[in-house]
Amino acid sequence: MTETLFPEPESHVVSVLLPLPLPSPYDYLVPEGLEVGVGAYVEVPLGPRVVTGVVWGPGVGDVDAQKLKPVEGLKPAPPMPKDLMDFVDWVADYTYTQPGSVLALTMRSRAALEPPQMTLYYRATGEVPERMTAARARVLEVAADGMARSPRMLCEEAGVSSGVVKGLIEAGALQGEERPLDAPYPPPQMGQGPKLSKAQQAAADVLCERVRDKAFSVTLLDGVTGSGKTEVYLEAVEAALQEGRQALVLLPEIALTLQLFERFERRFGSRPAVWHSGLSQKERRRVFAAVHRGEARVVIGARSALFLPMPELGLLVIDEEHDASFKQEDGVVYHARDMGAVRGSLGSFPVVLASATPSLETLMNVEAGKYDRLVLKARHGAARLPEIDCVDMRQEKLPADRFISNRLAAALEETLAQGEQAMLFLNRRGYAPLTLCRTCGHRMMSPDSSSWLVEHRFLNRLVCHHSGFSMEKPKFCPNCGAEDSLHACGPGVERLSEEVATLLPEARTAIMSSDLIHNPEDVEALIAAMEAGEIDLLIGTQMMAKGHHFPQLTLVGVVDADLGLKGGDLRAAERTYQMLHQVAGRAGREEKPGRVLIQTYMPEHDVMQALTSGGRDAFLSQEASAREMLNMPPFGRLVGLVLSGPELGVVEKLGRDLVARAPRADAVRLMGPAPAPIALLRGRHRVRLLLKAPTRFPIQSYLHQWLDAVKLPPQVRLRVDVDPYRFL
DNA sequence: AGCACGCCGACT
DNA sequence: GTCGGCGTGCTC
Repeated sequence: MTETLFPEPESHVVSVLLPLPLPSPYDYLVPEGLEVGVGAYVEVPLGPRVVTGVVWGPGVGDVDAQKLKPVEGLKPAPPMPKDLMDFVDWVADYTYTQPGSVLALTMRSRAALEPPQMTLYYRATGEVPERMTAARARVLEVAADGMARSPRMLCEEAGVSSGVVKGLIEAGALQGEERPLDAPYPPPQMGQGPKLSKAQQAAADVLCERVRDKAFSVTLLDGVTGSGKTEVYLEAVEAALQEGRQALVLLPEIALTLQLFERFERRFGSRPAVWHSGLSQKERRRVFAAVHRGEARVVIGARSALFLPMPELGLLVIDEEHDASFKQEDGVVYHARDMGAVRGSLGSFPVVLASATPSLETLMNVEAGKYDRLVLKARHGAARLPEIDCVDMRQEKLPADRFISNRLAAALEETLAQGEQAMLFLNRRGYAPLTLCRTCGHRMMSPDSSSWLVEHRFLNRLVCHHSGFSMEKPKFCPNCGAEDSLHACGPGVERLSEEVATLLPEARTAIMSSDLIHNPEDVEALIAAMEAGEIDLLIGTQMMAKGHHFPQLTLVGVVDADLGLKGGDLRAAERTYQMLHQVAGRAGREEKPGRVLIQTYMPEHDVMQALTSGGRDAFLSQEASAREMLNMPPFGRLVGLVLSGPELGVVEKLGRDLVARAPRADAVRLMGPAPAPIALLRGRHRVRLLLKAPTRFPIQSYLHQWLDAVKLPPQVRLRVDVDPYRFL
């Protein structure tokens, strides 16, 4: 044939991106007869194994044609959506990561690319088996309703062993039919949303309009806690569904609770597809495949859901957009809120950011006219915002082992006496953050990280919160040998619970913190106990701050409001405000008014002032001008670089070498090398560099120029964090 | 990311 | 003398 006489090389070679940290896609030959379009999931040989990748485009031809191996097969799955491919490239470029590593984020279930697994379900054929027994009769009785059941269901419902069912199948009394193993996602039901307030309706109307426009936009839904933001964005979700498109709702991991799923179920008649890192392989396959095939129309997920292949995505909602947990800190370092906006832009659909305490970044984008803003001012129904007051701890002069002021104690007593519930917030797990020898002053430190060991009395151990190291609390000081001299300093939630037991011996208390609550069921049990009034006082960490709605809760006590302000982090004040505001919002969610007492040694601090006077916008504009003066984000850009390795000297030298070879650019300032705030982590010494550049500076090409040729010695790693959020 | 290849300690 | 430790380097 003429084709073999005049081959067109490009048409026979494709470039395939593999979900591995390789520097670029690889070229492969396409065997005759195989149809592989851009986006196709294909199996290709790589060294001694076979890997599934995605056809990224025509062959690049940058490698010897002799070296090319043929594509081995095409996966029976829909192609990767084009906008997701563009997104992978964009994220890889922006975050200075190999595209393959980003691709891996979109391929979190291998099995989902296979045809759906089938299983046999059985119905009664009506045929009566020759040999009839009591057990067989029971099975046929169960099957008499004509519904198809799995063998296991038949066994369980009839109360017989599997042998009985097997016998009936062989006897022809039960007929099998193939069904997909994974339960389907039923189509959502429409029109069951609650009646919205006028303000909610107005906001919802705008969002629905944007959804119908099918164009990119970012809208901030700025509403106080309890103003019903969720109902507003669910209207937009419904609009997307009505337009035949899919919707994705991102939440901080911790906010993915049964409460939300039930709310969703009430409204749409079925559970949404849920995506987060803790799913089992089976759950992952089910969600991934259903989403990819367009069966699941709505996904609620944590940040990693942003990379799901949703072929008809028409709306992205990011709830609690200010939340720091949208920033992925290891592996591919990205911010799901910022990348979410990009995904919307590449896919031409609206993005909704919801928060009661929007981030400065987002508010600046509103001010610049890049984002729109919809405001919900009032709490829904009868609920009013709680009254917030500071307790000046300088005046209280508490003894060293007491952490609850007299004023807060009195308020707790009063609240409980009225049959209402209270909450004590302290963002510190365990019993005490520091263990100190009273004889020699020795501090119990982690052996592999530069951090204190935190005492956990329930575990009876000293624990490093950074590396997970733990040890029994020693009887003798490891430094001076003094007996029973180790003393717990400072409070954790466990210690607070002890103090409450002496202050309010009658109170029924519970602790909510991530080391005592491991799964959604535990959270559920705790919430149920709160709702049933079996708990008077809930003591907890920030895990407690999110989303939960307790009608009888009228008092919130913040034990140490200053905790997050130490350490000079760029966003310390902003984050503390956001967190305390959120905790405060737990109080007085229904008719009964709520109040909040904030214990602080700096009641005059901007954060405390903003909380007590409700002056959020004034506080944020102060924050903004402070950052503007320093050219800090969002008025400038940062890139954090952390070098780590087992030997301090090597890492330090490398830090200096990196600075020395940094390309010169007037606009760029390079700071460091300096020890990272956690200078030793899991046995690795860490040195930090910080790059500061103007907003419009092409930081990615600078990074390529600087770092592409850098060859790191063995054991040393370099982590590049474009737009860092925490400085650890 | 795997997986092989490669160069140094305790075993049949 | 081999089995195997994981350091290093490659995969179109």
